[in-house]
Amino acid sequence: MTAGDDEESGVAAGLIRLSFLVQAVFARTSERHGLTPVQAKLLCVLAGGPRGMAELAGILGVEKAALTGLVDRVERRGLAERSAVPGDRRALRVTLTAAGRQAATAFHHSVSAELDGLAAALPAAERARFGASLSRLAAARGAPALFPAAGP
Amino acid sequence: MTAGDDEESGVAAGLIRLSFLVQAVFARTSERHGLTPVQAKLLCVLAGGPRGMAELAGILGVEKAALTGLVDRVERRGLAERSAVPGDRRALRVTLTAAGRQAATAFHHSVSAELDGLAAALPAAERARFGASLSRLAAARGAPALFPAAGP
DNA sequence: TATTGTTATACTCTATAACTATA
DNA sequence: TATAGTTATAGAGTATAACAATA
Repeated sequence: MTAGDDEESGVAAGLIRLSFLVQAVFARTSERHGLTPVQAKLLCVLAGGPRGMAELAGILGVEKAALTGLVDRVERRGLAERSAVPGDRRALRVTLTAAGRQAATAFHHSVSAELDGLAAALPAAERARFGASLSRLAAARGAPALFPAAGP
Repeated sequence: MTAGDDEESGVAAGLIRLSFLVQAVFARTSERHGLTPVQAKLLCVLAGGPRGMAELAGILGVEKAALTGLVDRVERRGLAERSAVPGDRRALRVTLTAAGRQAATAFHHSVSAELDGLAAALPAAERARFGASLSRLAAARGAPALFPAAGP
């Protein structure tokens, strides 16, 4: 950051610029798949297996009341379903339908391809180091993967 | 990506994880400053100088009709103002008020500090390389800086 | 005709508070 | 009492379409 710079050049500024870029790619890809960004995120989380409402709210970082509406809308579109949890009559479990699984997988492939295309602007060696730093930073804050592997 | 991985580990997955992390920091910081994330972004853009409505819509990536409401709300809160453009009676120019300038600066300092704290999880040498890669990627797509320096 | 900006309308997303049912 | 989830309400953000005024 030498005197005379007329644009920010620190790591913080880079994080913000890249983050908005990635979010724009995510939003555009969601839209191409007929989903809102939050719906896409929800489907990807559910691809890792069924979840309770409160659990989902925690993962997505929204209040449980907001989650009610989110699940209503994906359910109305046939992408997910609420079902009872044996042993606790208060609780519900949200599961992807076959269409929801397909939508989640298709979206995930698309967004990954778009972002790999973005990263292709870096030479291979630099890209590898960059990816390692990304993982290290995300792990340091416990950021969850978007598309967790389904349980065994 | 060896067989047996049960979590994504490519660059695309890292970009998504980090991006959501940064957006969460951005949102939390906005809220602490009494702003929505879009309002914070708008104020930071305006810190670079006055802008027309259509120009702002382009920078923020929203339709001009949506921008009307965004500017209404920051104007109602005394953070920005619409004024006439001499020579074109259709056009308006949006300018930060003194309070808006102060809010933009304070927010920018806070969010930069938060993100520098995030990046502090990397050793200095790796952080420098990482920052360089961030800038290169953002520049490759023409991503604008959040907080552009005011014109000379 | 094209451009600048607003209005009208509808929908998604979100939070807070109050509620029901079950544990 | 505490937990799981919903309903009610309000507001922000967004898009599309139709409009007014000016260029």
